[in-house]
Amino acid sequence: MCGRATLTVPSFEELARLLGVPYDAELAARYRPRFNMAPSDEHWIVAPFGSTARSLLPAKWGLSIGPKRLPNVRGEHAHKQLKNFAHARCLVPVDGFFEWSGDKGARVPHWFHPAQPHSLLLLAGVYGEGPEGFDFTVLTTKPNAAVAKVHDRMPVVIPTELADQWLRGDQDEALSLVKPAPDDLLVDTVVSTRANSARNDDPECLLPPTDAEAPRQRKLF
DNA sequence: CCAGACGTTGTT
DNA sequence: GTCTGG
DNA sequence: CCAGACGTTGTT
DNA sequence: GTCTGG
Repeated sequence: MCGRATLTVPSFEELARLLGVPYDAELAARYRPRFNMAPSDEHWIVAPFGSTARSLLPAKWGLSIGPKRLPNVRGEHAHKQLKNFAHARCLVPVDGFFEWSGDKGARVPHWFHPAQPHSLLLLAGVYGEGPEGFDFTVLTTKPNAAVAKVHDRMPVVIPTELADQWLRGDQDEALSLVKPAPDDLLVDTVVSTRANSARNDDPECLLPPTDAEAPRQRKLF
């Protein structure tokens, strides 16, 4: 669940503006819009850092715990099973995520995203810091009605106005935000199987499937 | 006390 | 960061 | 998450 | 079947 995401905002400057964080020209060089971001990729997290209320920091998707990297952790158990929960919460800015339907070998990607283009989703994350910098995991929860049609888990989405509650609230305040998103938050768009391979990371990943590649979706009448 | 662990996903 | 095991 | 790989030998 | 890479 939530093993692929998008952040298509064209520029780092616009991303900083949307997030309400200071624009850092040095970090901007590391930014590129993402149409098919995968675990192990460099991404970005928002977290309280140093004396700054909110910083936008580069971080690798996949929290190192022992020898493993975890793209996701169940939100329901994070407070018990991930002992740094109370001390390393973060937000993961995306503007969509993928889930797959269909049989193995014929997977059909669904892009779940806000109706408004470039409207951000703030995913609930937990981050750590290792020898090679920051890394993070995305917390999951039960799906809302839209996502339930495809899968049985979805990422925890934090409402913009409650971002500080997630980042700076106590554990109970933060835990109360671990729940499915409202049913009307996301649009389910079936897209090209080009998105199946993480080697493809371009706007074509978000186009509708061609008839040739999606015979199962084709309407017969 | 210190050392070491700390987990999810989908699929059958 | 914090809990468990030795 | 899905796709793709999954290996050895000796020689430079 | 399982692990790695993207």
